Amino acid sequence: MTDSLKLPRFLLIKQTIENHISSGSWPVGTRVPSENDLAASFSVSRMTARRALTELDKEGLLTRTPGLGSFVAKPPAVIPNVELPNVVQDIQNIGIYSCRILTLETIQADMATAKKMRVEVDDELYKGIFVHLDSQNPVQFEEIVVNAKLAPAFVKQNYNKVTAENYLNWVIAPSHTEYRVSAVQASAAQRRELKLTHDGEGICIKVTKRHWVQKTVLSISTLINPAEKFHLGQQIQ
Amino acid sequence: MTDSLKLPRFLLIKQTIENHISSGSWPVGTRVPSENDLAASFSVSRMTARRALTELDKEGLLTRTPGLGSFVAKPPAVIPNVELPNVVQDIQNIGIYSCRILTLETIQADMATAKKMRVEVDDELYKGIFVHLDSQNPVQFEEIVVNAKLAPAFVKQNYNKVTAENYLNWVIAPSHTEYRVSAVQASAAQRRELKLTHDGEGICIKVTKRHWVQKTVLSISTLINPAEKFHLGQQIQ
DNA sequence: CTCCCGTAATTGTATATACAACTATACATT
DNA sequence: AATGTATAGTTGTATATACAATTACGGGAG
Repeated sequence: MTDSLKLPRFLLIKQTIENHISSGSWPVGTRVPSENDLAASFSVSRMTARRALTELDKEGLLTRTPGLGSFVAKPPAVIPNVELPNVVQDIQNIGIYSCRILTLETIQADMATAKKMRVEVDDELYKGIFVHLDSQNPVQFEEIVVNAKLAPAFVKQNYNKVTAENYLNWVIAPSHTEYRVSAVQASAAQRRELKLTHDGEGICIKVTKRHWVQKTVLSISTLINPAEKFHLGQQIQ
Repeated sequence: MTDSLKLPRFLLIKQTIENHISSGSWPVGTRVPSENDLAASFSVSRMTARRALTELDKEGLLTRTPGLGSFVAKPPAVIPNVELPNVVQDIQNIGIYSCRILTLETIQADMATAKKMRVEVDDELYKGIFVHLDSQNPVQFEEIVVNAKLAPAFVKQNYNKVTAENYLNWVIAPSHTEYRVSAVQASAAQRRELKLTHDGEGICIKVTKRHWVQKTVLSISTLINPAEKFHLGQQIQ
């Protein structure tokens, strides 16, 4: 016997339709049987057939319009997007992580920073500068500015095992994050800290993130990654 | 009067719950009223209250377990991913696009290329090198290698308005694409073509894509973008 | 021929009901 | 004290029904 005895009927209907679509026998634009048709052919009530169709609609496989019927939907265009790697987490998984704290202090917002952080000038902020190392080799330079009101305990935290950014994600989950990825030449200080001594080295990928909590800015962090050791997406070989 | 007369009741219930969640008055883990509770307090049938809860469940705002109840769900970890901009399309939308063809020829696969393209050595490939311009200003350097068997008409195409990549997307929709984003120093030829004459210029973001059609490689394209004009994600200001 | 209207078909909203499956708790038995 | 049982509450599945809103189509009036 099949497992049809335990399989809910609306799921059986869904799978039947999904199979017709994925096999190509119902190409895009095909009209699928109406709720009443399905109810009759599967010997279920209209509400059960309806559930199969509405769920397939919400999943994007069908488009339903009153008076017309249900139709196989055009699959969405593939949006090429790339995941941002979490360098520190990668090290903690497969390497030996440590962290050098260059700066961890309270500052007052200057005009440019106040604007980006959406606070008033002279408002209290925390500033941290870190170098993340894998087996004593520096791999990432991090600079972070935090809204002091939202994370009062920020400067008292121990950052040997937890990143500043991860600490904030734990304490205050950001509701939204903006990203910007660009390429820059490392500054003198960054070159020194990242040990980019050779000529020709120094090209870095800069990742800037602004974390929001509702309508206020929690933090802005800037990550500087030497291009030799850092990339987005898979290796192509 | 409000618009409550036209607003479906299940939507009213949904919005009420959403407001409790987004305002913070029902934090993560809070148990929300049961189907019967909602049915009673909103004077609707259980099925209507149920619809509100099940939809919020599928949208990820609630977690429902039989016998226990419905609870405010933990918001999903934000997956930091960035869209790859389509430079040519952006120019065509808001600028004046043109294209210089540096190379457009048939070649035979050498060992390294054959490996990446998943073809045999000496198999026929097409190679194209383009410079994309906005108002005569070069903004992107493109190099593409195409499997000749899959796109025999590739070299005969006119690439003044359509990118090589877009042409391939039209003729043969790739089923899967791999990406890699890194930062490099432009080569001498690239500096010349992109008019990166000043000292200090020359840092570029390199985007490599490999398009697959089922189990065969359709093309590998490499885009070189001057960092000054190119970034991923939004501007943060 | 054109416009208007009725009708059938389809999806959307809503109710009332029934039973199944699962969970935690309280209570009774051993 | 540990175990088993009954029960109430919750979500999951399913049915039968009613009416509303939208669409296409056909037929009749002008």
